[in-house]
Amino acid sequence: MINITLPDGSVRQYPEGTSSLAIAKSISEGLARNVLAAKVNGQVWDATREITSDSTLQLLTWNDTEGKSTFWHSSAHLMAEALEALYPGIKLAIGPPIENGFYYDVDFGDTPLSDKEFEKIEAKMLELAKQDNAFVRAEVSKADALSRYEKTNDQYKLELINDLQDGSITFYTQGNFTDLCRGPHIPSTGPIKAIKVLSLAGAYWRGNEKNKQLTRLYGITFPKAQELKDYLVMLEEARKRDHRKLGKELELFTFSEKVGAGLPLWLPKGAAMRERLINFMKTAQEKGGYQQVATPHIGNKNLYITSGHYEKYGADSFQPIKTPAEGEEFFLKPMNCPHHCEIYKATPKSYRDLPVRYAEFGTVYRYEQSGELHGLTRVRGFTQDDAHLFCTADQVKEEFKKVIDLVLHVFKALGFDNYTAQVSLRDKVNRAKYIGSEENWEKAERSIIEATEEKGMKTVIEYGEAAFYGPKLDFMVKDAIGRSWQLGTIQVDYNLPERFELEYTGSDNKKHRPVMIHRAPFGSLERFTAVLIEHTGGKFPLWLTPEQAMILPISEKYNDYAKEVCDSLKSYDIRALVDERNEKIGKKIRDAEMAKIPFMIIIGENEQNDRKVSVRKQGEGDLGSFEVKDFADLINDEIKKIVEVTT
RNA sequence: GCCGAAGUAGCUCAGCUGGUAGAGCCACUGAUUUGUAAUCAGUAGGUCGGGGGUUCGAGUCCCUUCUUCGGCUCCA
Repeated sequence: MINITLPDGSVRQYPEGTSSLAIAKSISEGLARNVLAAKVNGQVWDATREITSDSTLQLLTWNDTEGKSTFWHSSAHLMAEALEALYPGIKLAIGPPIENGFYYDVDFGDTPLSDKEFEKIEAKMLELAKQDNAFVRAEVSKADALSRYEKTNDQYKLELINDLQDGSITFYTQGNFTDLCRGPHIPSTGPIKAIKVLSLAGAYWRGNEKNKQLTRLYGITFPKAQELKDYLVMLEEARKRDHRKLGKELELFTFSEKVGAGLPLWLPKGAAMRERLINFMKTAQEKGGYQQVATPHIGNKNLYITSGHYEKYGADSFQPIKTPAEGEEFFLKPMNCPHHCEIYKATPKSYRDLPVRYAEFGTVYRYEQSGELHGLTRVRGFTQDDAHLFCTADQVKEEFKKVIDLVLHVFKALGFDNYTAQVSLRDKVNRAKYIGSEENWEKAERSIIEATEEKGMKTVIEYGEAAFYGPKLDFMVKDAIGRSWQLGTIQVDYNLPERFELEYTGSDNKKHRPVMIHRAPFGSLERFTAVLIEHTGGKFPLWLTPEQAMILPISEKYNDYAKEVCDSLKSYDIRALVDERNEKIGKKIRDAEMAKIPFMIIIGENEQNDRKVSVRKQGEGDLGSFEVKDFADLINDEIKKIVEVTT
């Protein structure tokens, strides 16, 4: 008998060789039906694999991330089976699960696959899934594995096997299809009930552009048809929210071929919003003890030689500008930190001055490969809400807590309420590549973890994800339709203080090196705006949105009163416009609704006579009649609510 | 940067096998003076991304270049 410890701590006894699936069955039939895989002693296994010694066991279902990825991995095999059946002679490469679904890289030889054939593939997959074939694991010797694929001349599989160690090679078979695979897989194909082949793309074998380009076929599957439907609705919703589309429709920003790729142009409405974001952040930073600084857009090459960036990125940056007479070289600044280090050095610092916090909305330029540019999220010129904190090692924790507060302040004001902290620490084993003393790293890593704990944040720790110059904290934010975005980085840096020989005088009257912390709650105004557009679908928070109210006169007869109302609203700090066009009220409402303006004010004979306004809320409808002042209060109270909650 | 696809009016798009561009929306003008998601009529707007070539003739075929999109790789 073996002892099986379940997640709740209870221990059950089973005969040696019992499978996780059998254990699930002994708990409940319903559970067994839903089991996709099992975590045995921390490792994800086939639910059908026999357990031969005392173990901890966690049964994985569709609700577990690992359950999902096992399901999708098995779906990739199902797709490969369908593809082999439909297109004999194709060569399979690899087919892993991804965040949403899975893909398989396939060499289709000389006959390219067209997306018109997706339906055929889906139908075949569905047909094979219904056979409910079991996934059967088999351990195979290296020689046998090679000979199997030599027969069919499967160059990709052969290459994979050659890199594997004998004794660790496994195959999985379902129905008539066998694939080289580490596993694990779900018990059988039956639970794969809803299937969608999503897209087609080229991808190099092993990601190397010198290798042959394969066809990468993306797909997604679900245990229930409704879940696939919901997912497709979400994709459609994502398309509607695409910030490139909305940015154009709402006249927030644009790009110009003449100005250059990846160089965003902010249109008046977008620029006004950007300005509001800046002022919001400046106000918060002022309260947080930051000092505003300002630095030029270029820096001498020597600055970047000192910082080390020249060596690392010089060749892949915009190339330097030269002075005509002296031949001095200047780089467009790709980051603000070196400039800020020089500001720190401009005046002597004592421990009494620390922490010092320099903030700047610094516009930086980075050469991105042409293929990397994407809307406002990946550009060549952007403005960071940057700041650098210089403090003692003992102050790191307190500073992190303050920055966390600032970031959460931003999230609340902009309606991001689903987030987690991701702490990136050193690799547990290989520590040679990190700069800075063991003692400082230890202290900083502990400080970050404690800071997130004390702020009560949901935290994920990633080992080996730290930069060579320090640990960091990122915020992972879920938007309104469930997609994750990384926002707001806080990064400790031991490298630049060293390179710039930054110092402060301690209470011992000796020189010490400060710790530097980089932080940008928005990241960049460009990227943040993009995320905000996709999160809100263009319906921005009231305090931020370009126009808060559109005044709609029923006919031109009431334009004068409408303008009077508009002026009156302006005196209450409300952003309003009058739609003076000679159009019917239905048309004006429709246009204002589509422009996502939060409030519409209808002005006709009744309103003019009563000196009132009729208010309609975007997406909701008529709110009834208001005094102008009451309407202004309605808006300003809602804005104040946000401000009060967050300060 | 690499692979693939696309680029036609401010926007969304049509234009078959080569015979010198078309719709809707937007804008403008006029009529209408309107009560909670599209009033009617008219007008304007394009060297078909740029450059080169083939041809009697190119939006359409070829070459080249730029930009965008989907991926790959990359992201201080």
